[in-house]
Amino acid sequence: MTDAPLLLYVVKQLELATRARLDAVLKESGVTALQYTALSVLEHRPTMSAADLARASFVRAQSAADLIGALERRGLIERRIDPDSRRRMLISLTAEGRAFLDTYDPRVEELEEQMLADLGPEDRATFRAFLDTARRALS
Amino acid sequence: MTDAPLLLYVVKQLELATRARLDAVLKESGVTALQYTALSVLEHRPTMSAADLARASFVRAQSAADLIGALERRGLIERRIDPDSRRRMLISLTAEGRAFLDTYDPRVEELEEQMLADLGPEDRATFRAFLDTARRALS
DNA sequence: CCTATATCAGGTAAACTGAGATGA
DNA sequence: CTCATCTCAGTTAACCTGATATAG
Repeated sequence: MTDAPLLLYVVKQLELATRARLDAVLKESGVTALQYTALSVLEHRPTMSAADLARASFVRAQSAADLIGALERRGLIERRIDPDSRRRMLISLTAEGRAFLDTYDPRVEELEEQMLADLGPEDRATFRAFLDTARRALS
Repeated sequence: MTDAPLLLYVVKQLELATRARLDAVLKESGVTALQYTALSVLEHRPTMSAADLARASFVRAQSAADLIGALERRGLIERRIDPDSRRRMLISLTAEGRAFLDTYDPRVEELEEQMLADLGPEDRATFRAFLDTARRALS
């Protein structure tokens, strides 16, 4: 009854809080928090397939396809056939997609800063290491 | 390009990983990961209203009502009018709801243990403190 | 009168399952 | 032949907005 809640649950709470804030930042753009995170992934890993994105996000390929379709219709990403394997479609940011990130990345970084306001540089690095360790342990 | 990803994003990744695992554990029961977390909240805070749950979860009252309705139809929770305020409906676990948690809590704790396998007791406490600090900073 | 709570109606994003086509 | 990838179709859970009734 008075036990501390499972860390599983605390993680979920923090994710809910960040998503609510991210939705507020992105609301005017019409891009959802999930779509934005997908764009961010592409910013760091410029060429990946829908299947790669699905694996990175722990969802089915079909779910990832929904997301990619929405971003493609919006003109933020484009797909082309992988020259090395004609069954794969490589996803990349369009100029419009990069411009979108140029606009919103600073606002999202402000949100990140707010989340971490009470933690110093060393704590932040430790926090990141814990999150990575936990994620790897579940893979 | 080679920057470390935002912690916002790493948190989301960890939450996605835990949800995928939790869904797998709960699949046979027909209860979703989100519904399970709501039951867990009730285990620790036995009397709360739909509005309380919505606030704790950073969602609108209507979204919380969807969740509560599903759990009520399943017979895992019940609602009664708050004797102190006739407009509030207090939610509580039924005997069936408690039995459900008795069955699944150990399996979920196994999952928690797997997630934290590489962290010692001190690290776990620090991890929890970081998560709480970040969550509070966003409130 | 104002606010908080609950509820109803309707809409969307985002996951799921299942089935099928195709290239490596 | 098998496996990975992509695609199509349909379903569900879980959010959202907006409007309404009512109790404190």
